[in-house]
Amino acid sequence: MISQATIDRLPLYFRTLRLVEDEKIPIISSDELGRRLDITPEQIRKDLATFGQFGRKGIGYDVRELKEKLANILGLQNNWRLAIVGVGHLGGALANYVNFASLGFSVVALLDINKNLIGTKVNDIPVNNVANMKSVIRKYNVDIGVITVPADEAQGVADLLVAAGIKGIWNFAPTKLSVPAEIPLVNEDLSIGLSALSYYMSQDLTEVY
Amino acid sequence: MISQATIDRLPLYFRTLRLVEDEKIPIISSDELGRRLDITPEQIRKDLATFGQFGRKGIGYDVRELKEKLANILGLQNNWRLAIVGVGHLGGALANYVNFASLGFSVVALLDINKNLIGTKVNDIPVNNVANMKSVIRKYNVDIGVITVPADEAQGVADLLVAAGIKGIWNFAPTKLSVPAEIPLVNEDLSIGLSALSYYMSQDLTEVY
DNA sequence: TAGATTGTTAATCGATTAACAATC
DNA sequence: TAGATTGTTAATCGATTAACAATC
Repeated sequence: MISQATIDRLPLYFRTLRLVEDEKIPIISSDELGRRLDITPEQIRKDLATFGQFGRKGIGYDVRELKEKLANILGLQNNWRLAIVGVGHLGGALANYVNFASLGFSVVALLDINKNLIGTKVNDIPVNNVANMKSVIRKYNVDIGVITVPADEAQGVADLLVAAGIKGIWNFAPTKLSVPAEIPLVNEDLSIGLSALSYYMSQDLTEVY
Repeated sequence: MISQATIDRLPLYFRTLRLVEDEKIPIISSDELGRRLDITPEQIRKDLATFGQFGRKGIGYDVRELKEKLANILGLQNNWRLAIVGVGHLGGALANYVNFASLGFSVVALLDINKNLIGTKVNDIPVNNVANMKSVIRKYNVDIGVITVPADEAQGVADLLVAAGIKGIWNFAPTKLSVPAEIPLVNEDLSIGLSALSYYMSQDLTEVY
């Protein structure tokens, strides 16, 4: 079983390798990679060793090769297709988010319950009726459902997505979702980070007292 | 030293207690709280014990009281004031995000380098020139700087925020920022979660082969 | 060869889980 | 009293760090 912490560091390695490749640097050591990311070289070697032997002793890692290996481990070559459910401010922002495309994700469909939005387009992507979930997911070949509806509607949307045969769920609603164990679910709860920041800021003040 | 994992669970407890309070339930056990959040009751009791004795043996926790205690531990009573730097799709979405207000955060200023945006308003919040960072931070009494600019501009913005006397940084740019150790920094890297989801989805497929 | 660097094993550290006395 | 539930100590588990042989 590979730890969540390790999985979460792989995208950081991947991103940095891309930048290093742009700099025309062909080989990188765990030391240099660690320096760029504030991660210890031992940690990096350990993480990578989980998936195989990608480096050469005494030399380092081939930048392009390691980058490709990581893309494959992360499944980025799948070119996953996303549908965003809930075209509010956040959903709309995600529909326009360019960073996804560079990782091989594309937003192919939007869904909402608002009659005024259905039929319109956001960033050239059509807004469909949530009531047609199943046919929309099938028609656009959607792999990942992105939930950006209010918390109290999120479980209902998750149920619809699962019933429609979605392969994974990316949830931005601040609520615990119940989905079958075989459907990967990642929660993106913005209030956690902001609250944690508030905590640390308060601690600093406390030290002053 | 209190673990990051513990800090990150406190907002979940807080949020659930709010919902429970709305249900007019006066007392809750670690067991019931855990059931609602998919967290073991032992974990919850351990987390809370870090900060004091909030429950009553044989009874449970007073919902309202524990909620207030958590708000105080998290520093939510500070009513932190946010400035968003980078009024693109994500920055604009955050400027409109209602969930923050209910946690006591308010977005009081926006900053951008785009001449066409400077002087306009988003959700009634004026867009200022990044060049005037220091005076804007002072004028609006900003505590937290939110970075929603492209990755290659993020460090520059962070430097400006620090120089302007910001108390904390919430960074959405996918890059490692260097800031003084005394300035709390929380990274909100959306590509990590999405890449992790991709990884888990790929694993599931692998099992089928 | 000497220096650099990986991959891996062992040691340490920290977080979670289990157990249970205290007590309502 | 019996049952429920906390707070805390001990046990376990897992992740990180240190050390170093292998080797380029």
